[in-house]
Amino acid sequence: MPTPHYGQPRYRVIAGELRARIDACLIESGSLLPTEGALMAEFKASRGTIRHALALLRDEGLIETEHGRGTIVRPPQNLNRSAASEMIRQSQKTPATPTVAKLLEIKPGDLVEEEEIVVRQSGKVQKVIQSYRPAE
Amino acid sequence: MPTPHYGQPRYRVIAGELRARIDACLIESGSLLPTEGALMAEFKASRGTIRHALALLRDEGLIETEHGRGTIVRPPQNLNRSAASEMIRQSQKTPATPTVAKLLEIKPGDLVEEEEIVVRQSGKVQKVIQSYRPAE
DNA sequence: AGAAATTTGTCCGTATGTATC
DNA sequence: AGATACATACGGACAAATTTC
Repeated sequence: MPTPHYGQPRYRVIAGELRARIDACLIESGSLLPTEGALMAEFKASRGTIRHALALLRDEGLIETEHGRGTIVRPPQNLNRSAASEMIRQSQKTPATPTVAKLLEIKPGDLVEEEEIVVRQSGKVQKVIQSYRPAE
Repeated sequence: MPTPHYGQPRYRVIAGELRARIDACLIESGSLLPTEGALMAEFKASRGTIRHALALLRDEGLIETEHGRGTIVRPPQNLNRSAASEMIRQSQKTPATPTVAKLLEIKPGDLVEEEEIVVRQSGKVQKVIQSYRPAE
């Protein structure tokens, strides 16, 4: 079988599925997640892919892994699970709007470096952030 | 050869070496890092190990990778050392631009809550940040 | 414009090391 | 000591984005 990764890569899909289970409290916090071997069997994925998925959740602070013991679901901790929201960032050069140009003390239409961040939470766009700096 | 990882694992050693080069400005910021292939040859490590090392630096915000292009050294972050930066913030309701409307899945012109932050440093405007949320 | 080469991204299988039970 | 589970490392294959010719 080839390796077509249409849409989302598998490790992200798997992470999403596990995240959903944790959010839905199908896995009690503090208890152990299925072992990597079990997840390999369930998702029919290689160990590397499973570990990649777990790494995402670990970076989000959702889980914690202990060598030789297993992976546990971290207690909710803080309500502002900032990392649990997904941010998509992109930057590009774009002409300055009049408002931005005035603030940056340049001419409208001059190129500026724009950074755009889209914040999603449970699939829904919560916020759009656009920042502008003078281009080099 | 077996896979003994005495002391530090190799991916961390490699990351350390690259970090040192970046800190010492042996690699100009903005320029491309050696390709993964080149690093494999230099450190005689597999691609996975090299990528593991790069992932560490990426998480530290030291480097940035672009699909098909390569990995660049990020310009030194804002050391938020200079307390001399001043931020002026204001918020208001304003009609959504087409771009923002599309992202928020509303109609262009619909009112959104805008927050604007102007960052000044030694009197000069460095950055303009505009963020948009759906209005209540 | 289009084809080829380059470079990073994803995925798999296997083997071995190390920590915990 | 043995079994279990995570950690590190290798190698190969194909996909996708970018650059080069």
